[in-house]
Amino acid sequence: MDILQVAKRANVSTATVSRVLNGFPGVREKTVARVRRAIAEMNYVPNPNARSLRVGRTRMFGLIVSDVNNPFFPELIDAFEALAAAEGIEVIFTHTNYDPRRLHNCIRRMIERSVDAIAVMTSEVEEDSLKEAINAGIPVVLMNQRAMAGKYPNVLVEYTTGFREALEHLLALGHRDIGFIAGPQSLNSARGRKDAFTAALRDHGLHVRSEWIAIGDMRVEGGRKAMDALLARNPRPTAIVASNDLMAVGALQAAHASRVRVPRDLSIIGFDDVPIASMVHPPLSTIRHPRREVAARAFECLWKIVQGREIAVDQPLHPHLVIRNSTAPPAGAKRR
Amino acid sequence: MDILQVAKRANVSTATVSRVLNGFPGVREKTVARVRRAIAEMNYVPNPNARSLRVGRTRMFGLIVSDVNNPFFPELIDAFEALAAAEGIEVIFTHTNYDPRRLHNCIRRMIERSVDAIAVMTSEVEEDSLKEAINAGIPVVLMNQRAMAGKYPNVLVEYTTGFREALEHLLALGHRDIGFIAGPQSLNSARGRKDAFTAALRDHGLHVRSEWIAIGDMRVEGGRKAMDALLARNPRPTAIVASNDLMAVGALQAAHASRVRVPRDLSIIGFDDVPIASMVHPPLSTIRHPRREVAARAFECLWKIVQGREIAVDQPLHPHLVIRNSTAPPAGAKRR
DNA sequence: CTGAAAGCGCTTACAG
DNA sequence: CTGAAAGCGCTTACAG
Repeated sequence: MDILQVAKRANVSTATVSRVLNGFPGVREKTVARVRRAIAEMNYVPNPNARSLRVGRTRMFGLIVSDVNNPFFPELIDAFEALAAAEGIEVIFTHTNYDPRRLHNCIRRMIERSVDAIAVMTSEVEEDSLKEAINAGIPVVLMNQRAMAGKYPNVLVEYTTGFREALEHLLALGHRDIGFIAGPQSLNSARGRKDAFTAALRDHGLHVRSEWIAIGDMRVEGGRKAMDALLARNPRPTAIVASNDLMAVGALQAAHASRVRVPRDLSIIGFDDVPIASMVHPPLSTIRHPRREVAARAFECLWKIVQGREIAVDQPLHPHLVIRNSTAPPAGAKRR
Repeated sequence: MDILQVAKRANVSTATVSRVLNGFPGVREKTVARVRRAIAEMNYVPNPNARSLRVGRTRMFGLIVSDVNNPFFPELIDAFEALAAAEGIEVIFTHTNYDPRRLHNCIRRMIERSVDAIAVMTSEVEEDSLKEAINAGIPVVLMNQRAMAGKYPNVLVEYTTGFREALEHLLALGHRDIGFIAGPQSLNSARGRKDAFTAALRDHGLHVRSEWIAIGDMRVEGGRKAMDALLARNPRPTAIVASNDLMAVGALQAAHASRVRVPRDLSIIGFDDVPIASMVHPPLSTIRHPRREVAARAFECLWKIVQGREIAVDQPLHPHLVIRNSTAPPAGAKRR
């Protein structure tokens, strides 16, 4: 009964100490001062378990991502965590390692810890796992799961905007022959990116040549192989857009290995703008995924729900092109 | 009183349910089965707050790192978290962003959450903050804080081994003129790396030329500038060792920019082996920091302390050279 | 403005 | 092998 000790020392009841602790109004200023002094003198820290047990809330949020080792996520985690800390919320986080079965397990762990809310920021989401959270009364927010946009709060990212900007940049440079490195089409997010790219292409009246689309595993290795395949085509595209930066880096390596100079012989554009994008040579032009904003939206959404406030339907976020040095006019072409 | 519901349904007391839940021996098998069924039927999940309040332990560990965005850390976090999960421990983690004052704040938060133990895996540690944890009765483990090696459990990493291997590799290639890109000497860890390098150099009877040592900020930008400074020297070193990979990447960029070919004109070796090290062109030879092992040692140490078991004084861990493509014999030299 | 007291959901000696 | 009951440290109607 540690609050009791404080109460004794300050000559008040535990109720009053509690009121001071929680900043409730209507405590005499002198009393507040006395209690504060006692707290300070005793170096008292309230027991969060006792509080949570009473109040039924833990002030902990869960954050589930696909993979900590993927450079896409640290910034998102960082942003989410900072926002949470500012509200006195602790976040426990886990990752699925891209395995849907592990999502189940992650959510289970969150429920067992009785977090107040969960942000599921994975690229793939299996609905059954979410239901478990909902059944346990824990609100959930997702990242860009269009299939479940109506049923669960969802932070949407409009990939098309980014691809359109990339395309317009390439067109302005004079490119017409544009290839694409897609991710595994079994993955929602990879499919979404490919669809957005082909949509943007079609909007500009360009033909989608299936032999200029290669598929990689979303990692550097896959980008390398996909690029090798693309370089073997005849005719070849003069520019390549990859569905993520890791594959763009792989593409760059494959180009190097084949003595194809980037951007002189071939332009490359990535997606995400992870830190490595600017560290390779040449620094990659890429489409910046607004992941800090995604984290912010996700947190705010949960925070509102937890507080019982209305949640507005947000406008989607837009990725934007960042131009660096991996793009140039096609060899021997003039700018239009 | 949720355990009560289970108890009623199973026709036992809450004590028995609790025993089953915690796998205590000495419950009749039939009773166990009955209780388990009731638990399953009711989809019952114990309240961790109530348990923690009673038992005085939360089964949560704190993990404090310098910076999530630094590619050095995700692997460490991942490894620590996996080990913890295997023991049913949840980890809450925060980062100091290299600011010692934030360490104080991080530890404070951990205390408020009453974690059972804290791993402080930052490059810099300020002892006052640690004392607060100790006073709160929370065990702590550090990463490579030689200054406090006697006072706090500490996972040591013997940098010298790594530098010695790097040096021997360069010597074998025929290099004699070896430069170094150090980090800010106000930082413990940077100082440690520089000392280890010069020690290794001296062990091989090589002279440490101060004009071949440049200082960077441990980030890409700093590596670039340091390399520019080194390239301006006359004579120039034929090989450069950097105190971390980010600076090695910067050095690589500066070399590119100055049309110095790596490894033909200049060899570069990094430190840490973060993912980007193998993604740049040419892939960096680097000294691999055993951070998964560090995480494992740290977790095991805390786990033992928490269980009241003896902690042995561990042998230090050793980083080892990973040879890739950024090293070659010096221009015009023969292998010895 | 303040206090007495119930109760959140568990675990754990203690008793049988 | 099992149960009755105390108590972990808070918060919060309720009463004054």
